Amino acid sequence: METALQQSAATAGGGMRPAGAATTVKKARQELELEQERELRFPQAAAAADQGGLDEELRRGPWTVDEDLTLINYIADHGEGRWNALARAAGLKRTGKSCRLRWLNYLRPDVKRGDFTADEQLLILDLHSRWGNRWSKIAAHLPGRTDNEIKNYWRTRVQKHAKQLNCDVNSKRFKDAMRFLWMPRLAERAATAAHQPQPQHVAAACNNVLVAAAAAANSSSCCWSSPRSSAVTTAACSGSSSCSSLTSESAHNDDDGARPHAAAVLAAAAAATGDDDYWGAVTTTMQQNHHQQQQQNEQFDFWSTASALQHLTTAAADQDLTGWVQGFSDDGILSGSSSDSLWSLDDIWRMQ
DNA sequence: AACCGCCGCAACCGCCGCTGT
DNA sequence: CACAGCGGCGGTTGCGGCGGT
Repeated sequence: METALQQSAATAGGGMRPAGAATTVKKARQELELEQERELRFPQAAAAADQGGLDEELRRGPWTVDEDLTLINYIADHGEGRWNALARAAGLKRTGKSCRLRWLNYLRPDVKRGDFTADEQLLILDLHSRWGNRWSKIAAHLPGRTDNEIKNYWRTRVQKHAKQLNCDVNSKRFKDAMRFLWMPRLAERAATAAHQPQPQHVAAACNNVLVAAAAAANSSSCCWSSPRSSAVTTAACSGSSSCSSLTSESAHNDDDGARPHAAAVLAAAAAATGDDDYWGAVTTTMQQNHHQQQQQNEQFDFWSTASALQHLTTAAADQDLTGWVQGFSDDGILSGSSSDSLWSLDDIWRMQ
């Protein structure tokens, strides 16, 4: 096994080798230590794993370090693709699918591990509200994150919150809860965490969150519609760069016709350009608006607006949530003081 | 310390669409 | 055009770790 590592390390220096292979070798070396520890602790399991090489049966279940190294070395030398052929050529007793999955979700050098940041969570929530369970599409906008990881995040964290609120994750009520409470708070959390200029895609997502929250608050279909919602929208539109590009056409589309509909502009942009180009459209819109803002010598402070809107949306939402959360036990909601806990004690008291 | 239940994650499964023959 | 093989995607499952009792 060490031979494989040495070979891998030796070839890392030159030749046609995918970028980041050296990092992968380092990771594999760390895993080797873990594997050796496992072998000491579970000698029978290790022996069973070795048995896999004796027959021609396809192996299943957890990957061993040997298999990982084999796959890493092979891909380092020959590149990805043709997974079934790759599995055979590399001598792996695995299906091509299994190899592909192992590489993409775990062994790939640029795979980012660890908790999702507030930025990433915000992006996931926003993109999921737009695309649904299109995990791979969502993952494409989170560098280093895999569709599997995002899917797991959604199924564990997000659905857990839905369960806490005693509603279905696909219900309008929970979606509104995300828009009004969770996402603005994530935006605020991201702002305080970073406190610096955000990457464009994150800024676009945050902006979108706030505009959508305002639009939802202003919509008659929103289950939390409230007298304060117009104030929310006003706040969003006065602060949001997207709103400055509102067209008369989108205004006509509004039910009340009194105020341009920010979300409609984004939706129109998405519809006009095709869904895949949504972010391009949003980015372009933001760039244009930023330019306009500069011309007007008005420096738009997105993050302070985010914070201000968060208070407004929370207040608007809280007003109409009376009764909804009644019956929640403190155990269910408040036990988790983890970073991803949704509802504060304050929320509960105000909502009662 | 032992047991139990829950949670998170890695891996598998089945389906679907694409491509080559 | 039909078929087979393959890759990609979303849903599901099983296992290990961890916290509570």
